[in-house]
Amino acid sequence: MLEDEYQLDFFSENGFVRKQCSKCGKHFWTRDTERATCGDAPCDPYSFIGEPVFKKKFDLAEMREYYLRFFEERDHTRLERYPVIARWRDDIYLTIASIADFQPFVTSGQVPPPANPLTISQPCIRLSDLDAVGRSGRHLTTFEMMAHHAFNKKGEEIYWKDHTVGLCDELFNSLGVDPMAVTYKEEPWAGGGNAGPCVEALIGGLEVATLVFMDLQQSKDGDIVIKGNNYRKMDNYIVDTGYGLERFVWASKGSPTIYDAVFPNIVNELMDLAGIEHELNNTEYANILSQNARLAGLMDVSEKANLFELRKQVASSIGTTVEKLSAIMEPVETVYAITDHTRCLTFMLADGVIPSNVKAGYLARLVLRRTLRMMKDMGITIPLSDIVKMHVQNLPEYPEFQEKLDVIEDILYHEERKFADTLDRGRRMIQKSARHYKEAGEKIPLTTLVEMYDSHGIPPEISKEAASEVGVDVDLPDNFYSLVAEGHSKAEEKEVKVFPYAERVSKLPRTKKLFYDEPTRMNFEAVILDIFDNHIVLDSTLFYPEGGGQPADHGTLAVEDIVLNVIDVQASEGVVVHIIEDVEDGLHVRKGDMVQGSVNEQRRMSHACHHTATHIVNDAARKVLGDHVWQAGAQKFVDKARLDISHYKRITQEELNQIELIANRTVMDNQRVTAEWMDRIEAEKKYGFGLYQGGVPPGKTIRVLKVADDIEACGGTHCVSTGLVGPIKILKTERIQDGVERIEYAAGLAAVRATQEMESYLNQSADALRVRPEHLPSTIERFFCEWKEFKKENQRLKEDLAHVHVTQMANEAISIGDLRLVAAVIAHADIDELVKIAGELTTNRDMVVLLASDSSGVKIVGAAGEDALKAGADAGKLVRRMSEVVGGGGGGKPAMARGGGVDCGKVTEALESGRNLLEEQIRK
RNA sequence: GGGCUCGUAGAUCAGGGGGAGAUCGUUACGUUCGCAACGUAAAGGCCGCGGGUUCAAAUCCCGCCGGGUCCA
Repeated sequence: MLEDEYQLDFFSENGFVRKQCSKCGKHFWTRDTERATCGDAPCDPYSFIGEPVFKKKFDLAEMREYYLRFFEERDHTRLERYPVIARWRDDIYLTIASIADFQPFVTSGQVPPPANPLTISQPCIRLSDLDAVGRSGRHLTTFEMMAHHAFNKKGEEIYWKDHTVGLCDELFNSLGVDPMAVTYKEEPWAGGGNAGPCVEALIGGLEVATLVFMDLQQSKDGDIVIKGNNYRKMDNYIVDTGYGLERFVWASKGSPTIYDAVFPNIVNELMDLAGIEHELNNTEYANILSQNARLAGLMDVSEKANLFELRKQVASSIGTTVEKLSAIMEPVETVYAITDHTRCLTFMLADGVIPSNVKAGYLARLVLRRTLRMMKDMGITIPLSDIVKMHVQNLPEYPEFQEKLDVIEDILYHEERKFADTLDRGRRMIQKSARHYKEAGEKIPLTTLVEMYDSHGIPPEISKEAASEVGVDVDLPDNFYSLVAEGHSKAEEKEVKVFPYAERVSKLPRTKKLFYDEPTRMNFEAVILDIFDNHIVLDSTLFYPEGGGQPADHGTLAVEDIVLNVIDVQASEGVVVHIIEDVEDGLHVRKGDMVQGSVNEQRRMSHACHHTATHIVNDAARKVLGDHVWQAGAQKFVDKARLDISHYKRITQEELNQIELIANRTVMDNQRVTAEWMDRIEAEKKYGFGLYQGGVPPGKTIRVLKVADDIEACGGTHCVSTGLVGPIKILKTERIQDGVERIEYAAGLAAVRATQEMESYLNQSADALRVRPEHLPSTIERFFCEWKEFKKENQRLKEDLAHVHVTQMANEAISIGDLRLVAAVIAHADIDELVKIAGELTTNRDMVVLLASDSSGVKIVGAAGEDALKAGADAGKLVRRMSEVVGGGGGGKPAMARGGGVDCGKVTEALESGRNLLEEQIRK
């Protein structure tokens, strides 16, 4: 069945034959009738290294331009690249392919493509092969996927398989590729819920392009099975191609590794800094690298066993030992990886990823810390930002990088310091632990290493290093990271909140939303379309359903004299459902009834104020803190609202004041707030992805809201002009995650109330101290200092008092056996005083002291001198007995114990029983 | 989103229901022509904040605030 998919006219008309690979058994198309293998690794090794396959050498900029122009000349529209952080999607963090730019709405057919057909060179980031980067000679974390896409619909076909393969082949020809060297390998493709036939274009053992014909979508009852999943044909079918820009450049140069082809100058500079002689002119050296890349092309080197196997093969092919080879290769591979990782960071940071401990920010930090570790290993001591600067200069095609350089440097500076702090802390922790195990004569257990990494971020290698400094050995297993992963097993699936009546509601017509056209009207008439379980659906409504961080409107629905309270409003696929407060004997309204709706105006206006204020504060924050600020969430309430923004350090009080001032100035400018329904793609083109700060709304058209300088896709209700927001008062900031700051504020009357509340705190505090509010800071400062002094003085006095008591009480001691007992009640003394007195008295070795006081309950202290202890006295037991008498408990050490109870009347009795017990104790 | 950790003197940390400690740093004195080193002593603590349990909480429980970190 699938085989037919590949029987293209293009192949038959151009002398291609279909063959089966003698090694992997897969089918491929070639002009070379002699050919036996498919051309892909591992069936064919790289042959292009040292023998470029294009007639000319290209660098990145030249190759990208050549490709895009080639397709422009063949009726494709050139598109600007999208960011590497997928702002328009909520299912992935990073852009992983050019087609990701058009998912989900264009690929699903809901939204027309920005151009058709189109061509683009899309920077992508994939971190899945992190371990292979540098080692394999071909892996990169960041690459540009050059692509041409055609979005076809039934009856509206742009082009399909023949033309796609034809264009690809023509491109190769234009570059001077030997037609006999090109193979197209059949390799069905599936991913992200879609699938389809696909051919891989291979030259010289290198896969340079993948041509996917996406025409299937996953479906339970589909009749086509691929890799165990069922698929069915889609109405729209898409040409999804991917040409690796970096691989093209590599193929054009035939250099030993892709790294030497893509960013040779940075590789060379870092090699110098690491003290490595990276002389590709040296044939012996170049041969080692080439041989390594050739053989690495045949395997997955991210696994340690495979890497060792690779070393063995390369070593034997050039006649050396694995050890000698490793000594040469490891530093070189590390420098390659540093070069790659720093380019990845350049794209991430320039496109606005803020390093953090969650989400996309975590990925940035992962790469960043990996890079810092490798730099340390290589003895590269320049700041990370210097390397990133090299990349920015190396990529003049991206002028936006240059603009962001200041912020990038600042972020990197902060991150570098943070990591240094973490490592310092970790080193101390490990060494402490190591000393502990050294004393016990044991090795540091694996669980400790796992905890160090998992809870404190200390890489095991660093733990090992720090431990060996103390002289303790550590066993580091190969599967360390999978052991860590085990500890995290089975994260609980969170339940997705689904609207319970979605099915029933989906059969109803979409509700007409009156609140957009008439944001100030609060009363309306409508017809009931459906009623179920206290849920009412109308043909039109003024009630705003919960969404976009704005809570639902409340209010009433009335049919004649029946008035129903609306306590919640939800929307499901455009249908607004009003949820009614329980009424004892049923709702008494029917389908078809005409209702009078009335929205609670105060609630709505508070929400509107806070919603508009959110846009204003967001804009002010960006103006004060920088363009990297991005909304990460927001919620509005009646009395306040909050906004979460990405920012890489804490917001200072001055910055906060500045934000508040700018926000209020925007209010006073009193500009009109406008909303416009726009075509999604058109809006993206005009305003960029900043539109999606508040979330990505579905659908072909989106509501573009302009509040002063802030432009976002927003479905909320707003004030008609900024002036109506009223005052905006920032209440507090909070750091909810590393890299995400939460700003809480109130707007309108709520802001006035919040200010009044703050004022009342001030006034109450001032009243309590009998000063004017403006004197509070100095007065409180004085009070605090005095309080500390009094506390110290109090301490001293108690000690003095204890002295006085001591001399007096020592004289009053009674003899019990060889010991002396002091048993006394000291009125008004607190427990500390008793302890001091008892402590001092027992410097007399033969003394036993039992003291009690009756200030706020009974306090008891017992103590025994050294000789008394030897004689059998145990203050702990004495105090416990005495405390039981007064209805409490107590205990402590034989030398010193405390206790107490509630029954003040029995203090003397308690002392008596203490004395009796002591007599028993020393008799033994 | 899920998990793990930590907040004690200026710094680094120990203690982990019943007398708040160590090291470094600071200050003073001694030694020295002076410095370093050394010796002696002192100052320096809302034991993050708020509740709860208890006769008793730095210590146990709950909440909050502030850090750190791993994973998706």
